[in-house]
Amino acid sequence: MKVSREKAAENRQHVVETAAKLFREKGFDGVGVSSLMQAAGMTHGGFYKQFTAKEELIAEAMGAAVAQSRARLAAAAPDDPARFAQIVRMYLSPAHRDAPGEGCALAALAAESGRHGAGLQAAAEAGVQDYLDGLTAVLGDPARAAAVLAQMVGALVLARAAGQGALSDQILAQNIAALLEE
Amino acid sequence: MKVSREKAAENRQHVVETAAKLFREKGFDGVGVSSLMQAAGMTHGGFYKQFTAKEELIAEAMGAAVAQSRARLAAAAPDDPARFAQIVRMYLSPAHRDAPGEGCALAALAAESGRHGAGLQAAAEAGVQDYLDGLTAVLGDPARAAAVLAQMVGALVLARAAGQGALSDQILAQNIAALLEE
DNA sequence: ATTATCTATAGATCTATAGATAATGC
DNA sequence: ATTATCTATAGATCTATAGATAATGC
Repeated sequence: MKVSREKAAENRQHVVETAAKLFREKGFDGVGVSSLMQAAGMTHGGFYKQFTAKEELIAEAMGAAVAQSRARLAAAAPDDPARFAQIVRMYLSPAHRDAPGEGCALAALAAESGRHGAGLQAAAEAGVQDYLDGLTAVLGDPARAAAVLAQMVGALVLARAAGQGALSDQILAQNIAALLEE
Repeated sequence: MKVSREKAAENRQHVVETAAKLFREKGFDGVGVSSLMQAAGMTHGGFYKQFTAKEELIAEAMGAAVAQSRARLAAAAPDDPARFAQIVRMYLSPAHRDAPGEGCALAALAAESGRHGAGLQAAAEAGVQDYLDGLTAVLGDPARAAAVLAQMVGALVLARAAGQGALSDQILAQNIAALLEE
């Protein structure tokens, strides 16, 4: 049942990416090691050969979720002169609201990041800084980036909390309008 | 060991308020029925005479946390002509960031509200509407209230995710400035 | 007689470990 | 020989229930 060193590293990465998705959907405490490994196609005993503890995976999965969701935003409309508007419309779309597993790691997990170990806290802080750097590159103003990121993350969190009906749609639309009229 | 009907209702309310605090600090999945009842000064067996299941408490505690944190904001500087500025400074203060158990229910719990039952979902949606109504009364403009609430909640979530150091303080300060300069 | 609370426990689930298995890599 | 994975299980914790206890409220 042993696999090559290369395949083992691949398997480990697959566990991290599976966790990055499931944690965003169900929270860090909502996914057990056993069901996670089953979702990744392995038995849960093997987990502890790859990670010292669940906390280690939590920190790594947070980093992977940030990297993946930031890369998706960074790939949006790279040469469009109205790039910022495209980013805002994508971020505050009903599609993003309804697919947290593939979406922004900050909106899904930032509120939980103070409730676990130092590794997660560090990954979350680095993730916030990464998002701020990315937005500053688009907007040219770090202070404006901090305000815009806060509004985008907050609007998505509120829209998810408001369900998927009229109130939720309205929160998305009002925030898109406010962000683009300035 | 029995108590009066009145005292029993008081005990039940005390459990809800203890939960409203602990859930904001540790998340819905971070507090067990046993440790919760111990924190409330009772044994965990008694819980199921007061609630049909943990899910029922979760929904009620979310409602209580919203009511409490909204009331605290509503009591701020009621007759001050610069009332909005006072609210923003209080909401985005390091003190609020560092005391989630007594703070805004949306910043602490909204991101988790889609991960539990229909009762929590309904309480979260009502909580968002309550906050929007309260801010609309201050600002006079519902669309502006939606944008301002999103920015306030997002800034607090990001500041908590960024730890309690310079980056976190900067996020708070930059968002206060952006909210008050408009 | 009713019922709020407590003690004790059932049954499920969670994190983590021990030891067996079998293929890789020197 | 090393090691990636699997099977099996230990020990802790979690939600929920059953039955006993004792004070309330008719």
